[in-house]
Amino acid sequence: MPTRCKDCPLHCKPLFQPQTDAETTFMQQFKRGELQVQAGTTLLLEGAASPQLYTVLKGLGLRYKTLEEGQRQVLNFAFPGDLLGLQSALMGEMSHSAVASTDMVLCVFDRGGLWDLFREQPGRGYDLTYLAAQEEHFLGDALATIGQRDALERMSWAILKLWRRAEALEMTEGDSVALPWRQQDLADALGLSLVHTNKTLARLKREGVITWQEGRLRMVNRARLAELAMAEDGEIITRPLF
Amino acid sequence: MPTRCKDCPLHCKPLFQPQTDAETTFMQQFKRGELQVQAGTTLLLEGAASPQLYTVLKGLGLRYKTLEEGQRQVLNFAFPGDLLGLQSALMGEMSHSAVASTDMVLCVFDRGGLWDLFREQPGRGYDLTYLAAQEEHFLGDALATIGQRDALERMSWAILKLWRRAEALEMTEGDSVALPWRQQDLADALGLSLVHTNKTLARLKREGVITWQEGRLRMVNRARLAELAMAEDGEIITRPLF
DNA sequence: CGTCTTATTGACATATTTCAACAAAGGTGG
DNA sequence: CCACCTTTGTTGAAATATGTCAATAAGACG
Repeated sequence: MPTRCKDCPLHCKPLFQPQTDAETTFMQQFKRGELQVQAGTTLLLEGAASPQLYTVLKGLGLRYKTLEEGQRQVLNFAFPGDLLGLQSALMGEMSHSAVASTDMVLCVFDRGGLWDLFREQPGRGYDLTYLAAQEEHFLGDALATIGQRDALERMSWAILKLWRRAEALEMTEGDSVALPWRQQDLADALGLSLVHTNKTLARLKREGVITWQEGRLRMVNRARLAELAMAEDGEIITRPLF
Repeated sequence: MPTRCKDCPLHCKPLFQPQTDAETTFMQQFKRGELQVQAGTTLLLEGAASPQLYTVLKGLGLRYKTLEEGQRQVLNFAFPGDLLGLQSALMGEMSHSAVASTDMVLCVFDRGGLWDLFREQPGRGYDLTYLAAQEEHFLGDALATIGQRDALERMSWAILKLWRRAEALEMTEGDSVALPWRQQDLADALGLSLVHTNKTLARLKREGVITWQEGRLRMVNRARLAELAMAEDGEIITRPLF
């Protein structure tokens, strides 16, 4: 039996803004069901018109674009609470693909109901715009990092982003967190070769900043990581949960 | 005297979707006035809470982020019809800056009215989300290009994007268009050094693909450029004009 | 026991950056 | 009108970060 929106396990996480009862009720009737998928499943395909809009309920994934010559650019990593498929819902087709990196559970919404949502729940429409703008913000940061910084700085930035995200979702256990991604995923996210990614990661370990073994990232010297990442490491900015 | 929305010179351009009379009327009363600025003027500043939302009416600009060590990443180039300041309106502060590259005229909207807009004109709210999602789409493409491709391909991609944009706004004259940006702007957009940008541009000229002198870009071999850019060069995708 | 995936490491190749110098154009003040 | 300065573009040579190639190791799995 699917999770009811009022029992959603994500609301209580520090990452999300509170929701009114009216909103939760509306989301409940807007929700079509739940989708359970295995690790490795393609959730969305670039160019395809996905009929559905998803919110990640459990598990981790990633979004990527594939270029003509087979290269892959990872755009970002998908965590619980992330919305997938908004572009398709709005523009008719996806500009990127998405894949499950672990087993996942997704809330399914019908894209056809989007128009009603804007009409009947302007606050929810506003929130959708907010989420799109926040994604734009993130991609701008990523672009600046990849366009302007060297491998060690890029890697530190990405790891700090992952860590802070996991922390805001209470997925961390002490100074470590389980993450399913391979070095190849990191390499494709950072615009680096696999070999250079490995060597850069090795350097971060050697210098006592982090460790990352058997799918578990461990924060050894967070201050140093933040310094290398040149990113703020202060309060989490909350966002609406859709 | 400011341009009235129903006389807006942009509606007739092929880039934009038609607007209903009701929408135009609403935008007219939502519009606060017009801002005229000289080339070089900073329109928005990263981190600042701009009280206003702008639409470019005339002229060209660019959006950028500045990193700690003074490096600059150009996120994109602003053309007529582009919305500036949405992030600040939604999230309280800008994640990037914007500057006028030529003299510009901007329509000014009050960010405080945004909430009313979502309530009273759900279609306009939907359009705002669409625009934010489209910007996200663009940044994803840019990230993939900069992360995965070499200098010649990046440059070709950027030039084709600029050309197609100008074309959709009927700014081109035959096979050429006037563009105000310097090689340094291109370099900062593509994540390349100024020197390498210059040499890459020289190569495109030498091979008879384009010329770019005295602020005027000329398309010499568009098919070849599109091939290098590995980007679609078909129909323009229209978007709402805000 | 093979086969696959992932991680690791060294040697070498190369794209891009950095440094440095110069040229052309425009503005400004004497 | 001329000297001077700033901005922008151009070019060559040297330095370096990153990519590519190749080989090995370790674990998972049938």
